[in-house]
Amino acid sequence: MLHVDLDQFIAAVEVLRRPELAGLPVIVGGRGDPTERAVVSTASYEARAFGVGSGMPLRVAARKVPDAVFLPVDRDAYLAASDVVMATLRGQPGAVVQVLGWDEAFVGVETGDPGAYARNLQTAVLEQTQLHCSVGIGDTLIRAKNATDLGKPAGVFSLTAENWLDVMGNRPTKELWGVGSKISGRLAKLGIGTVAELAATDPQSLVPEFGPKMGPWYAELGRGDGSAEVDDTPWVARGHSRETTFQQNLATPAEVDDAIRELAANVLMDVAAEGRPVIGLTLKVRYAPFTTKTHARKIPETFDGNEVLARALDLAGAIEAGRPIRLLGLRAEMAMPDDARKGHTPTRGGW
DNA sequence: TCTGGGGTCCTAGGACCC
DNA sequence: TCTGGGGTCCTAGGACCC
Repeated sequence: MLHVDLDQFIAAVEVLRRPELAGLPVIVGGRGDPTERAVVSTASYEARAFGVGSGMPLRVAARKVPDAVFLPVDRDAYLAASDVVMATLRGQPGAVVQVLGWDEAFVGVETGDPGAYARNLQTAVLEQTQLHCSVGIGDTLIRAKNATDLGKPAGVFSLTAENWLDVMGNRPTKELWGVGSKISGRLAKLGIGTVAELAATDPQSLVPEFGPKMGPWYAELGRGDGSAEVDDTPWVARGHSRETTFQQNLATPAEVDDAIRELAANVLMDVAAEGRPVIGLTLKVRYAPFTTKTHARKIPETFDGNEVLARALDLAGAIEAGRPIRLLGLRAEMAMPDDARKGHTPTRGGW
């Protein structure tokens, strides 16, 4: 199968409607004001050359590239571009498309020449959207996903059982999808630093450290093994959440109360659009300077809007008194329909 | 340097039940 | 004084991804 990833997607969409920005360092994040508390969503390749990357505070990015063009996040514009991209992928002959995000998808297809298919697909996306993408070819989802990075920008790369260890074996485990800095650090303590070392590890030996599911799963990641099935069952959201980072920390209970009312109203709008009952609420609090706590409460029955608000305000009772708050988040978990896809997620392992 | 906002899933521990 | 074994549910927190 194939994995498709748009190159510098958000920055590319912005440059498309502002052609004069082509070739300039463009940084998209927050409200586009580099003096505010916010982070980089995407930086153009020109900005990345200065060391700017996703997740970096805008203030830091501005220090690295004082001349950069800073733009606000415009979700609707990216969603519209994404819709055209995905429709183009679905229009390819024999394609089964599993969407992973705005700018990513697996494409399952039976073809004798995946390389040619990949290039045709790139041409079609470019014609329809004026956007460039990279394509990974693989005999498992994991291998296809990893291959895409090796094809960037605008290229095609193939990873199969044949060349997996040759190409990936000497790389650090952190390059694997689903292994971040924490997990790679814990693996390193077990003497596992590279993909090849992880691939050679007995899956059961990782159970004491990582648990019955994640332990064997990491070993499988190291080998590049796993499912090869692209699943285009429509995704059903488990829940919806809203969070707000305050430019000035919240200090009083009244300020907290107001913030929760606003979050609850926004979450309820998202939930109402789905028409499924709320079965759980979680309040997330980030205190200043930087500790996160979640105060969760399962709701055993179905609630309407007013009751959800009342429960959310109840949760505020768990907030530690006297500590300034820099972020509040409210998440509503929804009942799932019986026919919803299980065991698949757009952003986590599980196959 | 100082850390968004939207998601998902896993694990540990305690409560509770038989 | 010494206190099973198995199961489920809930809360809290952690980790990761785009």
